[in-house]
Amino acid sequence: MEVPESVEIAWGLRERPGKGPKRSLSLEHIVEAALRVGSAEGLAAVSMSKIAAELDVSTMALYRYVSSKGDLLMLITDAVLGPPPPLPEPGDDWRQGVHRWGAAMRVALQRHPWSLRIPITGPGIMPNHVAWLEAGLRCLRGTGLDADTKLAALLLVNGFVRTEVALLADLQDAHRTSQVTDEEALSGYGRSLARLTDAQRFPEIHELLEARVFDKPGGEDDEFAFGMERILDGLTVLVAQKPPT
Amino acid sequence: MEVPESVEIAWGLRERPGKGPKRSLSLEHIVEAALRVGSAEGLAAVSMSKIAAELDVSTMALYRYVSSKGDLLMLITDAVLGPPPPLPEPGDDWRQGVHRWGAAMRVALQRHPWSLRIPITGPGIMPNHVAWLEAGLRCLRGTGLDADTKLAALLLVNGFVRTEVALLADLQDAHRTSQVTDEEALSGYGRSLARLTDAQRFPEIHELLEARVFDKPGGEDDEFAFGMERILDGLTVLVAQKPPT
DNA sequence: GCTCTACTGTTTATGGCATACACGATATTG
DNA sequence: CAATATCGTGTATGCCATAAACAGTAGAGC
Repeated sequence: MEVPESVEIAWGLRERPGKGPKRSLSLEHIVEAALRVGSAEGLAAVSMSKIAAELDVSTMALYRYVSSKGDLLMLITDAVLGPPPPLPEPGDDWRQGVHRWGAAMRVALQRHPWSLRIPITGPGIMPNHVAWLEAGLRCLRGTGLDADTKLAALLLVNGFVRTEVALLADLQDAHRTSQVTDEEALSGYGRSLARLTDAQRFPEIHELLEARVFDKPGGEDDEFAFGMERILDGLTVLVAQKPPT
Repeated sequence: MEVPESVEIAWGLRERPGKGPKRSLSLEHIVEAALRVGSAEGLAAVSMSKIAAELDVSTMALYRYVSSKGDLLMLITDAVLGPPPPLPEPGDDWRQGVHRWGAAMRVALQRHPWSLRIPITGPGIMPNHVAWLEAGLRCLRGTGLDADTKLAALLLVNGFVRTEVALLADLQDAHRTSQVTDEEALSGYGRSLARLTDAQRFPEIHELLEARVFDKPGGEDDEFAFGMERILDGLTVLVAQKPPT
């Protein structure tokens, strides 16, 4: 029924009765410090103590601004996303708009891929999340889709983008932990697969290996474009059935 | 380059030189206990101590079977997935096959939705994961797609299924934590949105709210079917361009 | 001006966690 | 039978989130 404290703060619904001493920090500073820690050492290192140390402040000081670590993580996810760009752009039809929407979201998330490991705790209620939803819905204007369908379509694209960037985060982590390039990690995966599977029981996978699928570097952009086009094609089929408004 | 210990164990590549005392546990027992703990109290409660307590054994005993908690989590994800059904079924074309593949995966994951909060640490290398990949590739036989494209298509479907079930896990968690039904949680989200957004700055979202999108219960199956059909439609466009083999 | 009071950041304490290490018990191998 | 590798356990370390008690600060009301 009620909304978490950090949500109210983020929407600016909290009044500060400026009674006591001046505050030495701000939510923005705290979130920025958390982003620095996360970028440098990954989500596992994002602890209240590390963040406080980054700000030269005692651990418990943070709790004057945030009611729990979970609250802070919600603020982080919202900060990572940032505000959406103005969408759709003037000449865009719905497909171009949604494509731009997904691509922009991907760019935003890729600034802090580690943040995608933060477990989701419910539908997005933070300001930037809601703003992105609004922008996405705007792109779907005039498709003739009803409200439920629009929402489902955006959830589909959103889920795809997040999944795609999260995969990238894994490679980055492997890179950090084991001093290995993305390329090596990928071909290492191919070699492991080859070692563990025999051609009799896994003929299809063997074909994959023979096609050297895992030896090609940097297919992330291609893979993203592929998935996005498939989803947009699927939506196109649907939109074509509806009369445009 | 090398593969984690739990992976080798799971593939049965570890020999046991039965020298010391008899073992009182087994990997299967440990994973089962972990699944019980997770189902009862969520992923946060899946700690080495809780699992050990469930088995009436000291915490450190588990480390005779598993080299780290991360290893155990990998075993859990593989156990949750389980082996794939035989796919495609006799009369299936590729589209029916892939649909069945995704639906079966959803059923498997829904047995332990909390497990989807386990952070992925790389491409699936565990036996069941590989077996599902093999099954998925089998469904795509005769589509004329090349190896990279088949893999990308399955990743797309896999990501979608996981995202969709993970969303369900959030509702379940809210249900457990706040003694509230899924329905109430959803309509609570609608009310929060209504309170935080004004119709001027968020006209599209306001339309959503007026359509009572968040007051309808149990749309999970519909939403899953929707997303799956969109993806399959998108793949159909692609397959239609290729000559069938 | 002065006092009251809400708020500040800090220190200290608690309970949980993963896991390294050393130990005595055990069962197979020579 | 003796040697040894492996078993399960108890203890200890260091990290974590966070509750509680505390002294300093600055605005509100007189």
